[in-house]
Amino acid sequence: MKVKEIADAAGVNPDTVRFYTREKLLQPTRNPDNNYQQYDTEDLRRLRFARKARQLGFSLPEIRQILDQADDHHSPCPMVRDVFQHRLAEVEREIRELQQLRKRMTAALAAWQDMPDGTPDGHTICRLIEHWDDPAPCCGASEQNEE
Amino acid sequence: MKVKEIADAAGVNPDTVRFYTREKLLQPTRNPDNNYQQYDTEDLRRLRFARKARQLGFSLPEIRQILDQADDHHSPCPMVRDVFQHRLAEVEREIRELQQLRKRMTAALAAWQDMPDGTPDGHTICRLIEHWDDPAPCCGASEQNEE
DNA sequence: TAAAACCTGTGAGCAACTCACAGGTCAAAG
DNA sequence: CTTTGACCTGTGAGTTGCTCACAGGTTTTA
Repeated sequence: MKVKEIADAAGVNPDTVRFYTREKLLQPTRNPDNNYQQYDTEDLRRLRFARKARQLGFSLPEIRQILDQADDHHSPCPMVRDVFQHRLAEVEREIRELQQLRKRMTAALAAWQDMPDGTPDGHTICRLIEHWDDPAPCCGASEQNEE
Repeated sequence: MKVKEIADAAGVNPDTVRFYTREKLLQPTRNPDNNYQQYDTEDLRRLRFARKARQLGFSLPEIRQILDQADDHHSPCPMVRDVFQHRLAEVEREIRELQQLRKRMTAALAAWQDMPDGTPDGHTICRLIEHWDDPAPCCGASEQNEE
């Protein structure tokens, strides 16, 4: 298979295939006639696997690790379970953060209902934002930035 | 004020101040003696404003736009409200997506409970992932990538 | 035979910072 | 008075996972 063929077969952008190849997730051979990349069904399997794993939240380094383990005939599954647990926890953290944000946003929006649109006067820029109460980080461990 | 002073006053990294200055969100003058940046209370106000706006989900280009409007003595508030609505909708979309993802992940995790750890056999890499059911995009408008 | 569609590698762009580097400046301590 | 240490300067690179642009080579189609 050539780049576009495998890309179409997996439903991804050809540039993604090239990128994954650069990143050593795929290891095509070469057509000696024209130097084109040649992908086989194993590559297609890896590509599809990688895409599924991405949808599940695995990073490319993690995917490469899994693929390498599989190449060495070790079962990657225990590692998959492990990384997966971590990802799940992180997703849940992200959800909580976004819900916090939404809460702050809707509260701000409600507060803005009955605030007039002021013209900046040298003291304030837009009081909608300036007079908005800080989220007041209740239990964060960090000081000035999170994550 | 010098960089570190205004940074401390706003609770941000000095590099962030330098970055915002590069990005023209802040326009300090120069101390002719030593070529140091000199920030005044107006810059501090802008910096604090920018940070609050960031917490509310505004992007830097949006913030710059707001600040520019304020500089021109137009009330940026209507624009703020408008952009804000869009951001809120997007945050809610992100939350929904992440919740979907979490659902899929917990389902996958449960399904994996009683699947054996297979050693890759040339046909599968890790059936935990390969045999995981696709998210089945129900109502998406895009084809192969979202957003 | 010429245009269209594909291939090649490399480098840049996205967002919003953060960090590293190399060298200049300044305040307090010795 | 000098030395140390903390600060300042600008610029460039790194983060993540692609995506796009470019310039040139190849293959297929009309």
